[in-house]
Amino acid sequence: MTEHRREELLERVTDHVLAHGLIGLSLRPVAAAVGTSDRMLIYHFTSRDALVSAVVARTNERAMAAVAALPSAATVHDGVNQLWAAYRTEPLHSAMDVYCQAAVTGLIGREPYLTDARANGELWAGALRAYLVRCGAPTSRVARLVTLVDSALFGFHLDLITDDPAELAQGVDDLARAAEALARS
Amino acid sequence: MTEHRREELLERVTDHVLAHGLIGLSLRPVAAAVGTSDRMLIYHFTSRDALVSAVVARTNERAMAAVAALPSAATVHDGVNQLWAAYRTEPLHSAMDVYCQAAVTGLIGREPYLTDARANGELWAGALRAYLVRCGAPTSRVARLVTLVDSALFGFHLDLITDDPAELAQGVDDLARAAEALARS
DNA sequence: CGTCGAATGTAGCACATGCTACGTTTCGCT
DNA sequence: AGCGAAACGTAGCATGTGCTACATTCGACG
Repeated sequence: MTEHRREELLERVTDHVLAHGLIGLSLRPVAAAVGTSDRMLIYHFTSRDALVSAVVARTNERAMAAVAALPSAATVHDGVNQLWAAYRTEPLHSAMDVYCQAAVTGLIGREPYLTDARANGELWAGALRAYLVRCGAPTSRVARLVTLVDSALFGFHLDLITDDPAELAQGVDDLARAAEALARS
Repeated sequence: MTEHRREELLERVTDHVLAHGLIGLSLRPVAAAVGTSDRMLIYHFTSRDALVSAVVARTNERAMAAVAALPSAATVHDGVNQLWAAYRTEPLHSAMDVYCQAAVTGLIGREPYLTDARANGELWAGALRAYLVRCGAPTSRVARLVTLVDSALFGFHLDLITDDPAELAQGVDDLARAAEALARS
């Protein structure tokens, strides 16, 4: 049972997806990029859909690890701004891209994206909750804080295509102040 | 120069895309659904990419018209909540889905989605600005309000897959309060 | 040394894709 | 009536897709 070859391939495919996108992923190009064949990807992952599920899950694991590695901020306000800074640098930036792609594809009811997005969303919310608690959010308010901050930063990430980063930073700080106020209410 | 046939097809294709998604759109199925052939779609729109650009633009026009038709709320707080209610009902709900798909696909650098998302994002921001002004937002704050509200509601829409609508409504109201506070600062 | 299974290579199938070549119908306008 | 252009049908090409059948190499273990 040497399935550490599968593990190795998964790492490389995940790297490639983080760099080149999840939407429209097809076996032959990605196989060539990671130094194997479509034949082997099917052999180790049984189907294309199972491959993307595995990649999305692995991406989520990496993202949660990055959040867990973030130092605790003194206030919720600082915590939100620091979180946004993390969103804008690797490895979280690309992970957010992939998560957005999975979420949107799930949004229109396509499997396995829908199920994956739901499952990973739960885990991700847990990671955010732990982080906000570390930043001093009271447990009575942390649920509302998570929905507000998670959703909003999600949207800010998407608006990186259109908007000026400086404007977005201002928007994030406005959000951070609202979160701070909510934490203290 | 009777190109009103193209117009008719565009309306029908847009309806179909709003119902079935933009990602992975392929000519033959959509052609069959709207009662024509792939041959004719290419004939009227010259290429698949030009078709999706036209569909995204048309969707955006419809969405902006829906926002323009919204009654003015008494406060920014009420305006944001009313806007979210509009996001959750047709025609805006499906339009947001399509816009999310275009934005995410543009996020990973794929054309023509990137250019389209940028162009439509500008127009959309203008529509939101007009709406918020109607709801009493001071012109000195309306730019910040637009980035905050647009991005955040964007993210809330995506989180509809995962989260409980009631929780999200709470989150939106938290956002609305923050927007109100920002408008009055 | 021989054996068994994991890992891989080669070929290919059935189907879907965007797009084109070529011919035909339809219809408004003079 | 007749002419030109818009609109459409049929057939097909080249390429890409997920996946499979079959044969082969390689290395650990008895």
